Parts: sequence; structure tokens; C-alpha cells
Amino acid sequence: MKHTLKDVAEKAGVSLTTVSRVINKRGYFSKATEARIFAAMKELNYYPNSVARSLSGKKTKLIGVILTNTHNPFNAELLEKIETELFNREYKTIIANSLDNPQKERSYISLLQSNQVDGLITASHNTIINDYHQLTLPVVSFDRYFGSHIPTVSSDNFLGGQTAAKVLLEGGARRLLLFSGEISDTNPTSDRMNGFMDICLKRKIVPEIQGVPSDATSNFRKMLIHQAITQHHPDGIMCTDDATALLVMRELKQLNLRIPSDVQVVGYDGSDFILQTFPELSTIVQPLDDLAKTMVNLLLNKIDQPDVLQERQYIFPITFHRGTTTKFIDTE
Amino acid sequence: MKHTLKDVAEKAGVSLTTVSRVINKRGYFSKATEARIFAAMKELNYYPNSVARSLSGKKTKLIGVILTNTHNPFNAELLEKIETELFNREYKTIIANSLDNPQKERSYISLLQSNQVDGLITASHNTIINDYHQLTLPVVSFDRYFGSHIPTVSSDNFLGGQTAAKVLLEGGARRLLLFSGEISDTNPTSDRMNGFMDICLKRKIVPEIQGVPSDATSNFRKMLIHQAITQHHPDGIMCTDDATALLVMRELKQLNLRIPSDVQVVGYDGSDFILQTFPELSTIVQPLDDLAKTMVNLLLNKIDQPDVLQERQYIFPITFHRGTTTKFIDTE
DNA sequence: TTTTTTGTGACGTACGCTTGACATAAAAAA
DNA sequence: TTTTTTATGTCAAGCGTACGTCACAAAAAA
Repeated sequence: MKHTLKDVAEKAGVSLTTVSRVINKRGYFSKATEARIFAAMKELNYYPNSVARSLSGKKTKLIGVILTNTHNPFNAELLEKIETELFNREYKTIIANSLDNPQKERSYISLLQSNQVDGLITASHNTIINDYHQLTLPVVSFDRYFGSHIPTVSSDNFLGGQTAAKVLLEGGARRLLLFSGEISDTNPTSDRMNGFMDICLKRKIVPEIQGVPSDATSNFRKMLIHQAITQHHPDGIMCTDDATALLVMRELKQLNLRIPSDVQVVGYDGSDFILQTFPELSTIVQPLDDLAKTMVNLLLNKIDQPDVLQERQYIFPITFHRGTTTKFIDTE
Repeated sequence: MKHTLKDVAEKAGVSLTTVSRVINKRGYFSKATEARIFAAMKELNYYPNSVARSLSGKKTKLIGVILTNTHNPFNAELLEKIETELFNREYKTIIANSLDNPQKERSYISLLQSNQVDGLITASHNTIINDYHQLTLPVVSFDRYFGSHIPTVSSDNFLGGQTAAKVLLEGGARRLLLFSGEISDTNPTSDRMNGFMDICLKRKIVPEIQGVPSDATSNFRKMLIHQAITQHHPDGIMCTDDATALLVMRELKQLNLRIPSDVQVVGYDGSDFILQTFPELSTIVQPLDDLAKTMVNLLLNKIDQPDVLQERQYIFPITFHRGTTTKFIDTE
């Protein structure tokens, strides 16, 4: 049923080596035999066994992509772009959702190593840095610091946080509330918070901060949001991701608070999906294309030329999408 | 740098065979040597090379999942659930987005075969049925008919279409408009349209139908939607997916048409994301969990027991999520 | 004590393909 | 004509693991 090189060789009436030469475009062979071999391959519906190929010293052309989840539109789009880019470079993508479960992520790291993936892209947010340090294979991370030998790609989170704060303040907000997905130091995402705080402090404003764990149930998150809003009565809210911003907007509506007149809202991420279906949401837009392409480029470069040193950080500028959830007061 | 069975054997002071026995839990070995071997594995940071394993044995424990894209929330969640389920069964997921490009999908099929995936789950919508027929490996499809040896898993699209039509009619709509992602016969998704038409014809209503190609640019799709609405002046709209429904709602707002008083809208899919962030959208909800689990179960069963015959179709009931984009007139 | 079960080793083959070394012959270039 | 290039073949080693066959002890059961 399944055919091998040998079958093709026999069918085409040539030697095994010749077939291998043709397939790998190595050494000399004539157009004529090449045609005969291709014909035989087609006739037998032969396709090379890349498992065997990988075993005899070659690459697997497999890349592991570790995300927290796929259901967040930003992650979904990031994955799609990474996959597309990898496909164009003839690599295949193994997807690994950590679901914020360190155990699962750890298992996946082992699995992926076992499978001899050529490299790893990780955009997960778990506290298992050490596991990554153990790795000898090329890794590129998104929005997370791992250490010197693992380059980090991210958008300018600090500037993003600053921008969000400025927008809210310029719109007249004074009682600020920040919903942050997670609060940890090793994480560039926390720079969103830092940037936000930076502007606040300069304006002598002390914002409230509420963590909203992304792995919690949606009801629990809603409850946290509800409580924070009713307790602090903010007139300006930043969310460190758009999904949370949508929940916040929903909650505000239920509380009969009007956006932006009573409360302004700024999100973060700016995935295409959100921009198209929620253009009214003001949000900090990450350059998804650049991020995905850069990660793939960095990773494949590292794979092809392991010795070339790379920068530690690649920070891309963000843009602000002005929707109608913030006020725009032209001060000039 | 990279260690093999042999290194572990030497480190543990046992034979290669014994290590293999322990790793595969085959034949006899004592607790003591097992411990020594595990210790050696840990010390060397050894992990079995599953490429070699696959070559020697048979299975790769890899499953290819072919989708049209990842950015649609429904697809994203389906993928996440499939991946989670596969992981629980110790399988890995290679993701392949066709992006509605037959060429790309074809390439991927070859690629995945080359990589000796143990099976395929396909939820893409391209016209390359023949390529799938060539395949000898187990395949399960979502929402698409391929033929007798490939089981199809889907929600009850016909009933879904019927339900949508009924809801709109019960809400008082008479000028119906249907936005369909794609119009083709071989596709169970077209049953959504058929179910819709079925009810319409019974009520002697002739709805307008407008295709909205999912691979078109978002602006083009908006334009189509805009034209169809201004041309037909519908008071009830069904969309065969929620993403389109959101675009439609947006367009209606811009046209200053009120929902549901001027126009009612029903969507289809009911992904968690939409249900949480757009609960106001009335939509037909597919049982994502059941669908994902069934597909994985069917596929893995087929892999484990190739000879057991399977049903051709697995159709799951849908539910209706009543939001505020439809009117509810209690007729009793 | 004898038999059976358990624990370990040695060795070899197989998986499908890559790659290198070496040989040979024809075609093309010098 | 001689040399070089092109086109193929044969042979063999190797990638890391699985697994079967033999063989030999030691421990446990009869």
C-alpha cells in the first residue's frame, strides 16, 4: 500500500541512489530520468517519508508554537500569521495551548523535544522559565523575558501603557482603573501597567489596579470587573487586552454607565477581528504582521545559522486606534 | 549534547535492551534497575527520539487539523478543543490553515502525509474532494461530505436553518434576507440554507439570498452586505455564521436601521467568545464540545481499529440562543 | 529438588532515507 | 585525441529505536 524509494526506483528502472539524487536535487542526473522518476512517483502516489528523512540527520521542519490559548482573537490571529509564514518557508506548525497550566506546558515542551522540532515559538505566560533555560534548541518568545539567549519580540508595551493613560487623561478622566491580565515582573506585558503608572504618577494620579486572571471562568472575571467598577467608580478604564475591555463595556452598560461620557475605556491588542467588529473600542494596536514575521525570521535564522548572535529584544511601535469609547478633547 | 538510549544504558550500567524494556514497559525488569535508569535519564536530560521511534514502530502520534482559518472565533475554539482533546489522548496537533486556497490545502495534504500523520481532521471548505479520496489514512471531516469512508461530523444544519427562519417569522419578519458564507451542494453548511428555505416556502415566502465569500476582504464583504440591505430592505436577516452577523449589525447601525424593531438578525455558530461578548446576538448554537470530542474519538478509534465500520454521519442537535436582535412574540 | 517465573545481557534485523566513496560509461569540451 | 563534465550504478554505513531470539542466572513456587 505504502511505497518507498525502492518501489519508485524499480518502477522507473533506475537505482535507489538516482532517485534520491533527483528528489534532493543533488549531483548529476538527466532531464529524461528525472521525468521518468517523477512519473513513477506519481503513478505510485509516492511521497517521501519525512520521518526517515529526519532520522538520517536532517531537520524535521517542525516548529512548536506554544500559546496560552487559541480562543482569544489576538492569539488566534497571531497563530494564523505565524502558521502562514512558516508554511511559506516550508515549515510545519505544531500547536500547543498551555491553557495557563504549567503542567501541560511542561509536558508539551518535552513532547516537542521528543519530536525533534527544529525550534520553538512561545507566547505563553507560565512561570516555568527554567524549563526553557534547559532547552538547547532555538527559541523565540513573544512578550516574555526568558534570558539572554532567547530573543523577545514584543510591541512597545510601555509606550502602549503611556498612550492609554494619556488618552484617558486627555479625555478628562481622573479616577483611573486598570484591569490587568496578570501581574508579574518577568513579563513585558507588565510594562503596559508600568507605562500606565508612569503617566499617572507624573500627573499625580493614583490609579486603582485590578488583576483579572485570564484562566478564570468568564463569570468570575465578570464578577471581579463588576466589583472593581462599583467600588471605585472610575471615569477612565484601561484593560491590558481587548477581550477584557469587551467584558468591561458590557458590565458598564448593565450598570447604566455611559461610554465615554461617564466612563472612558481603552483596550490593548487591536486584532483585526476586534477592529472590524468593534471599531468603537479605542485600543492600542499591536503590529501583528510585523510581530509574527519577525518571530519566524528570527527563529529560522537561528536554525540556519546558530552562531550568529541576535539582539535580545525586538520592540515594535504600537499605534492608537481612536474609537468612540474615549473622548477626544483637542487642547490646542 | 544530545543523548541516546545508549548513553542512558552506559550511565545506568545496564544494557541497551534493558533500557528499552523499561521505557516501553515491556518484558521483565526490577524496580531497582528501573529507578537507576530513570535517574540516568534525568541526569542526562534524555528524552526518547520519537522520530526514530516512529520509523521503527509505526505511529507518529501526530494528527493534522485542516481549517480554513484560525481568526474566526468558531474555528479558533474548535481548534482549541480538538487540540486539548488530542493532547489528553497523547496526540500532537499540526495545524494547517487553508485560507480558502485549494493549492495550499493540497500542499498541506501532501506535507502531512509525508510527515506520516496518523490521521486527519478536516474542516476546510475547498473543492478538492478527490485529493481526500486518494488518502489511505483515517480522516474525519467537519461539516463536509466526502464520501462513504470519511465520516462527517456536524451540527443539525437543516434544523438550524429552520429554527432561524421560524424565529424571524415569529418575530413578524416577512422580507427575509439570507447571507450565506458559501453556496455549494457537497457541503452540509448549505443545509442551513436549505432548512431556512424549507420554512420560507412552507409560509409562501421567497427570501433573498446573498453569498458572502469568506475569503474576500472585509471591505468587499461589507460592500456586498450594504448593497443587499439597501436593495432588498429586509426586515429579517439570517447569516450562516456569526462573524457575518456582526458585520451585518454594524452595517444596519450605519444605515440607521434599528435592531430588532426595523430588522431582526439571527446568526449561526454560537462560539463562547460571541456568546460572552455579544449575548445580544440571537444565534444558532453548535455544541462545540461534542463536535470536537466526537471528531477526535472517531479518528482515534479508526486509527486503533481500522476495521471497525463507522457511521457516515454524526449530526448533533443545535440550540437557539435568544438575544435581543430578534423579537419574541408569544403566540400562545 | 525441580520447575517456573523473573531479571538481564548480547546480538541481529528492520524502519526508509541520506550521504559518501568508488566505479563506469557516454557526451561534451579542449 | 585527450580531458573534462555529466549521468548513472553499486556498496555500505549510519540515524535512534523497537523488538524478537537466545542465553543465562537468580529468585520464587511447586
